[in-house]
Amino acid sequence: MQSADLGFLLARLLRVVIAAEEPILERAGLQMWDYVVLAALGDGHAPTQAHLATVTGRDKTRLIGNLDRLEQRGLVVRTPDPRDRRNRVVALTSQGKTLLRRCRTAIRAREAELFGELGQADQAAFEQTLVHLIASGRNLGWADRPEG
Amino acid sequence: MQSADLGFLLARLLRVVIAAEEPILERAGLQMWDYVVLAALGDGHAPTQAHLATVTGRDKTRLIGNLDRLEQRGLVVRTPDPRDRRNRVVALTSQGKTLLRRCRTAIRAREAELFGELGQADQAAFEQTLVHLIASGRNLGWADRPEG
DNA sequence: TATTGTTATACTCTATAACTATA
DNA sequence: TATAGTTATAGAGTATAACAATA
Repeated sequence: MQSADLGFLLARLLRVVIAAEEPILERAGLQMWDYVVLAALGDGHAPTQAHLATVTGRDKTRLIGNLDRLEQRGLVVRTPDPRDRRNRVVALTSQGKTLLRRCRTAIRAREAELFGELGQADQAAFEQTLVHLIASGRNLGWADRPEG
Repeated sequence: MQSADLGFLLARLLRVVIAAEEPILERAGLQMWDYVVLAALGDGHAPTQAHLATVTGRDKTRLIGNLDRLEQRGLVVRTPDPRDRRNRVVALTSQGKTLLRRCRTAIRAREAELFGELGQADQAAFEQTLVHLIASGRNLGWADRPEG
């Protein structure tokens, strides 16, 4: 696959990144999506599970299994919103925050390793382009539907 | 998910690209992996199916279904290698070449749309970085294992 | 005996729709 | 009636191992 199709390159690099990061998550006893959920909660709690599903790009029914597992380990808590008891607010516990920080640090180190000689400036530029393209896709109406 | 984790950004952009290209493939009656296989054969035929599996990043047993479908539509042919009749050489037919060219043109147009104002130079630089990072990952021994 | 391609099997994941509780 | 979260079920996809043909 030495073709320059963007999709091929992205898929292939993603496989590399997953292969690089999976051992870190496995040591932490986390599945890939567990970490995605944890990281999404890193910036602040989620007002509803539906919102969390949208933000992470995960299907709302499949999110439940991740939350069950994370809650059982004491990494997140689900509390009914007093103002609308149908909603459940999801938040990190301090344990969850600690584990997230540990994983994130290790993952960032791996990413830096991958960029290697390119250095931080190039890495920042690359990630900025990624963000730009994601936004561009949204503007063009190419939906970013939930996926497993 | 406004975190800057590389994996998140890649996964999200990949979903955008897939959403953008799926309609093109669907019109051509191709599944995603059918196109991957077709494209991999675009540069030249594959000496063995195992080789084709490695190049595309597809599991060798799951590749078979794609080849069956493509062969039945007359897009590829499998011929036993006379020098080692266990191997089957896979090659595009002229029909296959035509369909590949049509799809690829449409997909490249979509990609250009996505880059938009960034222009060809930035697109080329971005893709070059992708290629670089994939190579870097391989050098670091982060296997690019087959995946569905 | 080892290898290529293929098939068969059980297992996991995914999509859909029903269900519960709140509103 | 409508919505958030949950559960259940059927279908699709995946991993593993056995198999046939060839070396």
